[in-house]
Order: sequence, then structure tokens, then C-alpha cells
Amino acid sequence: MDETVKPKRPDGQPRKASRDTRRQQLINSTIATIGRCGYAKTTLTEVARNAGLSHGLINFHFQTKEQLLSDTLLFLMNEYRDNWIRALHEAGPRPADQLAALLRADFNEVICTEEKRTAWVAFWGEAQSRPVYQAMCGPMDQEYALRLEEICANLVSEGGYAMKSEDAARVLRAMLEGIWLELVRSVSRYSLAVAERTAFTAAAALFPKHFTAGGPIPA
Amino acid sequence: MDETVKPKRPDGQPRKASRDTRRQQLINSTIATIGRCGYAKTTLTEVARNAGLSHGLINFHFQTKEQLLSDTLLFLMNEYRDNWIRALHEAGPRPADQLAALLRADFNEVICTEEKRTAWVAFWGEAQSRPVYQAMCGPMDQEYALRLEEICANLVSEGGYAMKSEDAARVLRAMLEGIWLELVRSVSRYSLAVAERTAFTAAAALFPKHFTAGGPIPA
Amino acid sequence: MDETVKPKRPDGQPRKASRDTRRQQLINSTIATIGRCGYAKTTLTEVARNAGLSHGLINFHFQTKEQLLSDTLLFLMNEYRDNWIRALHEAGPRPADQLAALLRADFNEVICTEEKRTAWVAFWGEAQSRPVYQAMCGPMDQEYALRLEEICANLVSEGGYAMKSEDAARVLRAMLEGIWLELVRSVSRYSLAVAERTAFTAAAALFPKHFTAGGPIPA
Amino acid sequence: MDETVKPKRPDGQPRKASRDTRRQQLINSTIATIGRCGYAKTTLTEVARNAGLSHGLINFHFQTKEQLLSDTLLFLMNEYRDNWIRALHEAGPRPADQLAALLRADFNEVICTEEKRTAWVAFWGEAQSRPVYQAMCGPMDQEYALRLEEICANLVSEGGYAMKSEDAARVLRAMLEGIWLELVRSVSRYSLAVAERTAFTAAAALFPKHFTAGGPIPA
DNA sequence: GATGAATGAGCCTTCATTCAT
DNA sequence: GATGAATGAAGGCTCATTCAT
Repeated sequence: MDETVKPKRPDGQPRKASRDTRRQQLINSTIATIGRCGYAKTTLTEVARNAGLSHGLINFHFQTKEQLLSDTLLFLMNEYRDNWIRALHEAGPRPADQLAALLRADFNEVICTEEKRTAWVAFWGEAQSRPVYQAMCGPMDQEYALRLEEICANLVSEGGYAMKSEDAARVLRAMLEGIWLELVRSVSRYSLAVAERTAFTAAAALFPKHFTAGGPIPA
Repeated sequence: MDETVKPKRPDGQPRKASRDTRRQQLINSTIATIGRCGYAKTTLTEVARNAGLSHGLINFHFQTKEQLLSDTLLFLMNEYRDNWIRALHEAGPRPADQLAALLRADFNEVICTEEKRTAWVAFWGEAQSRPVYQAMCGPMDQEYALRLEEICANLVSEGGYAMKSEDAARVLRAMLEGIWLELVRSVSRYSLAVAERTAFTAAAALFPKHFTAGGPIPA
Repeated sequence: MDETVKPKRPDGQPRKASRDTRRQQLINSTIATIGRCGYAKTTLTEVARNAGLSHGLINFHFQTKEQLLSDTLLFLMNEYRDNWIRALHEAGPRPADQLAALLRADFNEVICTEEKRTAWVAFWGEAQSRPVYQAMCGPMDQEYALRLEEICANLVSEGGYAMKSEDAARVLRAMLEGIWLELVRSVSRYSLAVAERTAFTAAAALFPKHFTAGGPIPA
Repeated sequence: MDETVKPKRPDGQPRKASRDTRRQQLINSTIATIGRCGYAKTTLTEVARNAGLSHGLINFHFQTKEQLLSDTLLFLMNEYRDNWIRALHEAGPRPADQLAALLRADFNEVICTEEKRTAWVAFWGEAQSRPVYQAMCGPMDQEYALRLEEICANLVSEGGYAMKSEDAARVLRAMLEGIWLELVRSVSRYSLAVAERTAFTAAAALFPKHFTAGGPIPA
């Protein structure tokens, strides 16, 4: 096979890209468009334009707009899940390191870009009225919540803390989501560094033997 | 009383109502509609139907759909602000009581209904792409944040806590917003009681001399 | 009857004006509105606002918008007719004086204001598609055309001109209407003085023994 | 030729047409619709129906109704201009022939159809309240006026006429527009032949050495 | 008589979807 | 595979008309 035979367009893309490449291209453009225009004003025309592709192609790769949006949310969810699972995997066995990994993972540069945060909040805003989204998010949220509770339980037992581990996990989970919201709503006041510091402040308050506002206390 | 003098409609509403009555009626219907259908699928026809009025009336009282939505957000913001300001006013001088009042106010039955929570999240989702919304929310958020920081600073100084009061305030603020999100997203898992307990868990972690997970420690 | 009993409004108008006064007030406002906004964008709300009256009053005095517009056109037509008939009446027996009177009457300040000219052209533009307007204008046009032809015939016979009087009348009629159009379309280039000079230029060309570009040649 | 290769619709049009074809088709339909329904009652639905196309297509090719109307006026103006310029070009060097060409061009069958005349008057009626239309028409009117004055000046100098050439040009211009108006307003009384005869009557009156009511006097 | 809230038909416009090329 | 013209349903908005006050 001679690759050079494939006609190239001015932008260097082959005219016929693989199915998955195109799909990902359109999903990325969808995230960007939601981030820029909001969920309600996201049109297929705009998504296509941002992707530099033709209008009709979307309905070829995704059957409907709903499908495109669902697949976009699915991509975001998988990316999010992969991110914290990988972080946890790299964290080692200590519960404090695991929680630190989880907290830091939330502000990882790959998943916590401005566009993606905005897209997330947009999806959250629509989720209530769209059972499809809820059905997709529910199990993933559950998985995360369970893992977080587990770690909190380990920390509580390690540190002999008085609180209930579920309550601690709930505080942390809510706070992480709240920080994302704040990042979206008040661009100027928050930086990722501040966000992380805030998260560790909560960890330090809940688990003072394991954390300071700067991060986990080394063994 | 002769009922026939004032002809009522089937639903008991007079055919003509005062300007403010109708505006509020339509704003309430907008909140309900956003709550039920989501921001993107909120149409004037649906808002009108929910209010039992004709859709032409909306453009009579509000000039555009945008205006209706802005005014609805404004109403929600003012209601939210009035709520915590009143709560604070009734709380007395002790910082712990003030923070408790603030935390409880967030889950007050008037402002924290399912419909209103959903509407809030929907507006948050759109805010990023709508400078108008941001301009409206910014100052109100700021006012709340400042008051919260003040109270945290008082608690820190009273209790001799080691953390920075701004960090504590940030944790609490993010957590409160996060809890609202969770309330919207996972209807079943959270109740208002659980929400309040979660909030006080955070307060107890941050200010252990002043709070337990059950609430403020009496003087 | 004590006149002072009648409540006066700030603008000095009695609250209850006579039927005809109100009607004329609304017709004048209609002319002004058409002049300012064009026929297509003339709304009852705007007419009412310009008249300083309430919206609903129009449907009381005129039954429909169509009726208001018809009555407005009728007023313009009668005013136009009265104007040239009076001018002719005051002109004396000489055909040249009569034609001069007719030409000058067309640029009389009462009927040839900017607003009225514009309204006329707007009505002309709609006439083709509105049989009602045509039915109203037809007879009046006819009457004018006949009188003009009569005068032209007298001039032709007096001066022994070679042309057919109907042709001359047609030239004059078309030119007068054309000048109104030009007055509407090119505000800057035409003044009423230029308009009149143009009209007499045509008269002088057609009837050189009776007219110069400055006006009729005295007996 | 295999007809089955290109599937045709019942009306013989291909389903897809080139951009310019469709645009022209819609412009023609707009002229027809204005001619039939008047400016104020011209709706996109009607324009689309007359063209045998869907109304959504209009917003695809023109962005707004305003744009469609502007482009329609532009087409009429260019067509009008092309017509008299071509006529003048074919007329040869003699001023009398040039004026004759100009007068006849105004009643040319291509540009002086009933529909187009009506559309013109409709646009004139709206022009006053639409700066866009005025801005478009102004320069074209000017160009025509200048050329007409030039020819009149040549005739005056050739024939040693006493009148000012600008006055003559103004008479002719106004009369031509007035005849169009008359053609629109009194369909029955005027024919194109009568219109032309009227125009030459004016020319003969102004330039008796060059014209009779029947046309230019040959060299 | 007079007002202005209320209604609803009809318009322009947007946009997801289809489909001939 | 890819394009973009074409369709039509549905939305926001205007506005003539009605009617309770």
C-alpha cells in the first residue's frame, strides 16, 4: 500500500479518514462547541464547521444529534474514569496516597480543560430532564463513590478518626464537583493550583493525621 | 358576596391580573418548565401552557424569551440572597450560629425545591456561554463569598484554628454547590437531611471546637 | 353646561373628544406613521402611540385596520380633490389660468407635505393588489383626468396647437405624478419650487403661446 | 440520451440546481409575488410556493427576507440599467435617436411587464422608510439622470431650443416614472403603445424639430 | 368612551434530517 | 465516503382583534 496515493487536502488530512478518527474529531468538536456556545446553542452546523467537515457527515457517523451528544458524554465519562483509575493504579497501597491521587486526578490537565469542564456542567444541567444521561452517569458515579468511600474508610480506620467514612466521602465528592462548578463559573478567581489547595484543605480537615493543605503527609 | 360579579375562569384565576402577578406567574412557570424539560427544551409554548396562559402573553410582559429567562434567573438569585441574608439576620452574633444558619439556609424548603435546584444547575450550565448570566451572578456570588469568609475568619480567630479562613470558606462554598449538584443528579441517594448532615460534617472537620456532624455545639 | 366640568388631560385635550375629532386624529397619525415607517411596517400600536391614544381605541372608531387604512386613503383623496376643485374655482374662465391653477394646486403646501406624499406613494404601491383601493381611486382619477383633458382641449383650440389634447393631458398627468414620486424618492434634489418650474416647463412646451417655464403668459 | 439517468421532478426541474439558478428562480418568484400580493402581503411561504420550492430554501440561499427583497430590488435595478444602456449603445450617435432609444427602452417588454412595474412601485412605496433601498437606488437614478441631461443638452444645442436642458430632462424623467405609475394603477386605460405615444408627445413638445408624437424625425 | 391585558393566527427563522450527486 | 442542496417541523415573535374593567 502506498500511502502517498491517498489524496491529501490542504490541511494535510487524508480525504478518507478512518471511521474512528472521524468520530473522535467530531466528538472533540462537539465538546469545543458546547464549551463555546453552550448546550442549547450547539448546532450540528457549528460542530461540523469547528471540525472543518461537512454538515452531512455527522449524520453519517452518528445517526442523530442525540447520538452525537450521548457519545460525547460517553467519551467524557470514559476519559474521566480512565483518568482516576490510572491515577489510583499508580498511587501505591497507602490510603492517603490513594486519596491524594484521586484529588489530584480531578484537576489533571487532560480532563480538566476549560472546554471539558464547561461541557460537563452543560451535561449536568441537562441530565435531570434526560433519562439517557442519568442512566449513563449513574453507574460511573456509583463506582467512583464506592472507591472513594473505601479509601475514606481505610483512612478512618488507620487514623482512628471519629467521623463516619461515608460522610467524609460525601463531603469530598460534593466539594470536588463544586470546585469544578466554581472553575466554570468564576474563571478568574480560581486556578487549578487554588483548586487543588482547596481540595487538600478539606482532606486535611477530615484527616488531619494524613494531610495538610499542601498535600499528603509522607509516611 | 356575589360571585357572578367577578367572572372567574375554570382555574379560579381572574382573566385579568396585575402586571406583577402575571410576571411572577410566568416566572414560576419558567422555573417549573426548566425543571421538567431542561433549559434546551424549554419553549415559550410550554411555559405558557404550564401557566395556563397564552404564549403571546409572554411577549407582552417580557419582551423576548431571553428576557424571560434573565428575569427568572434574577428572581432565583434574589430569592436565594434574601434567604441567606434573612437567615443570617436571625442567627445572632455567634460566628458558629451564623455559619450554621448559612449552611441550613441552603437547604431551606422554599429555595431548595427540586424544580429550583434543577433550574439553577441549568442556568449554571448555560452561564459560561452567556455573559449576561455571568454578569448577573458575579456580584451576588461575591457578596456571599465575602460574608462566608468573614464568618470563617471569626471562627478561625475564636478557635485558634491553623488553617487559612479563605481556604475554609472555599471548601464550604464548593461543597454546598456540589451538594446541590448531587441533589439534582442523584435524586434517590440524597435527602435534604443527608445534605445537611454532609454540610455539618465539613463544618465539624474544619472547626471541630464549634461543630459536630449534627450541628453547632451550643455555647 | 359647564365646560370646565369636562376633565382635561395634561395635553389640554378633553378626555372625551367628539367622534369626528378622534377619527381625524387617528387618520392624521396614520398618515404620519405610514410616512415614517412605510406601509408594511405601519402597526396599530404605532398609530395609537403617535396619536397619544390607547391601542384599543382604534378598533372602537374604525372596526378593522383595513377600515382605518381605507378611511385614511379616502381622506387623502377627498383632500386632494377639494384642493384642485377649489383652485380651479378660484382660477377664472381662461384655460391657461385654469391649467396654471391645476399645476400649482398639486404642490400646494397643505396636500403636498412630505408625509402625505410618502403616504400616497405607499398607497399606490399597494393599490395594485387591493381592489378596494383601486375602486376608490378610479373614479377620482377619472374625474381629474376628464377635467384636465377639457382644459387641454380648450387650450389646443385656443392656440391652434397641432397635438391631440388627450395626449397633452396624459403627458401632464403622468408628469405630475412622476414629480411626486421624485419628491418622495430624492428628497434633496427637488424642492417644491423646482417641482413647479418643471411642471410649467412641460406646459410651455405643450402650449408655447400660453406658458413659459415661469408660468402662464398674462392675457 | 438516457433520461432516466437524471431523475426529474413532475415539473421537470432537477431536484438540485446550481446556486445561481435557484437564486434567480426565487428572485423571479419574489417579483411575481409582490406583483400579485403587494409588498406588505408578500410572505416567504408564498414566494416559495410560487417557485415550487420549500420555504426553508429561501433562508438557505438568502439569509433573511430582507436580503431576498434587497437582492430582488438589486436585480430589477441592474436589469433596468442594462436595458437602457444597451438601448443607448445600439442607438447610434444622433441625440434624437438616443433619446428615442431611451424612451422606447422604458417600455421594453422584458423590463416593463405588469409584474415588474408593480414590484417597482411597491419598492418605491417602501423606499422612503428603508434607507437601504434608497442607498441602492440613488446612484443608479443619478447615472440615468445625468445621461438623460446630456442627451437633452445635445438636442437643445442642435435645435437651438430656448429651454434649459435640465428642465427638459426633468420633465421627461418625471413623465416616464409617472407613466409607469399610470400603467400600474389603471391597467385598462393604458397600453404600452399609448404609453410610448405619450412619451413621444412630450418629446415632440420639447424638441419639435426632432420629434413628432409618432417618434423621432429621421435625419 | 377609554384602557390595556389577553388571545391566537400567521409570520420569519432555525435546524435536524434526508438524499441526489 | 463526502458534500451541500433541499425539506419541513417547530420555535420565537408580531400584531390585529377582543374584551373585562
